[in-house]
Amino acid sequence: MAFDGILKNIARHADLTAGEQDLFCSVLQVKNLKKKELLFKPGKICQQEAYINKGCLRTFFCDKNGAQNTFYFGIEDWWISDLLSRTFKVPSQYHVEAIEDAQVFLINDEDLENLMMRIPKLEHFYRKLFQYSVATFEQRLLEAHQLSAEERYRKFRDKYPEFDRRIPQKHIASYLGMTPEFFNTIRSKVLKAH
Amino acid sequence: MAFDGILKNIARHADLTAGEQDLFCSVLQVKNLKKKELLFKPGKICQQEAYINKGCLRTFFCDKNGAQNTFYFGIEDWWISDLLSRTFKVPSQYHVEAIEDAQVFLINDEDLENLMMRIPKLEHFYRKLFQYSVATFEQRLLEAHQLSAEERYRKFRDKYPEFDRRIPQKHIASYLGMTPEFFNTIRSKVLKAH
DNA sequence: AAAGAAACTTAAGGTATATTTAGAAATGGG
DNA sequence: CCCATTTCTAAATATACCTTAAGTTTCTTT
Repeated sequence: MAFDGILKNIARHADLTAGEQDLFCSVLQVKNLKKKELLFKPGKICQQEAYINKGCLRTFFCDKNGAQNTFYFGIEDWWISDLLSRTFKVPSQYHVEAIEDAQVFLINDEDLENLMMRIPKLEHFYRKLFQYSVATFEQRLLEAHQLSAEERYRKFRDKYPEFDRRIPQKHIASYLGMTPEFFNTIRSKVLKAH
Repeated sequence: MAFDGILKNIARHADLTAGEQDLFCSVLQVKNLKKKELLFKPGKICQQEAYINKGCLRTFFCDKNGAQNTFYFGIEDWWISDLLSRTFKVPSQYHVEAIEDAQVFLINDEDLENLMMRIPKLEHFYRKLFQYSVATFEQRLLEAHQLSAEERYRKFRDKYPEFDRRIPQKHIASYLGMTPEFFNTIRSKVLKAH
């Protein structure tokens, strides 16, 4: 069935009944994206949470010089949204773009809040999901401060070998907080070391 | 009453009945800390969430060179914990230390999970709390990548004037990801600009 | 109040990373 | 399949930030 993946993802922390599963799936909206197409655009308040069923996406924003700053990737079975905008109800500053052709399932913020009220297990799930996210961001922030550019890349490679394969260098460079040129010299060096 | 502050904090997102409030308060453990005393130590799995009723604390860890790396501050009405350790059940790497004499209210992870099952509104509260945290960390990570040291300090000052007043420079320097010496030159420059 | 410890200040020299430029390789559209 | 565009590689120069070190002020303890 089409929604197998997302239901299995939720089942990690919440044991929904068949009826609850149906209810949940009934609010999902399927969206297909071509490579380079935008899922979310800056300017308005982000109203949706997205589950990636297929493909690869990235979140980035443009700084005052117009340069793109990527800070989030997502592939199959990941969740992606603009929590900053959704949480504080401020206009989004982010672009969410497909790096490969992709399929996502969207849930409106309002539907999600309603569902969580009706199904406490679902609120439990998202509480856990966000708790994990905080822990992960904390880790990333630490690494950004503590590690050299080369060390950051080595960790990234170990942790997300798939990202390293599927995502263009310039985006990885930005994600790791360095220029594409410098990233390239580091990468060549790391590859040679094998 | 002693628990006014924490109950008011929770009331921002969860409207607990008097009975639920009592139940919640019954699992709280009060702990007073002297300046420099540790609330959490590295080595074991963190089992508690803490609400700061009074005083100022910081979270830091020691890197391979033994240098302290501060990445989190908290004052009155803030929550503090080691989510990385608590969430993934891995030994903590963090010290949580009182910067000033402090009083915190502790909740055991197990009690908290039980309470959240019994009182869905409480799970709602922590879901919101963590959702805010993710958004905040996201913002910090962006600023760490995008902004120069001076810009980072200016933002910090604007956002947390109280931290700037109460916390020693070396800790702020570490939080902002720079050396105390460099921070000092920046700070003098920023102060002169007024 | 004195002595010691910790925190802050200032400056010189050094290093990791950024910027710029340029060309080569890969990719994609017609 | 070819041309246009994007991505990658490479090297030279520039700079933000670090390291070290020494002096000064502030805090802490007795």
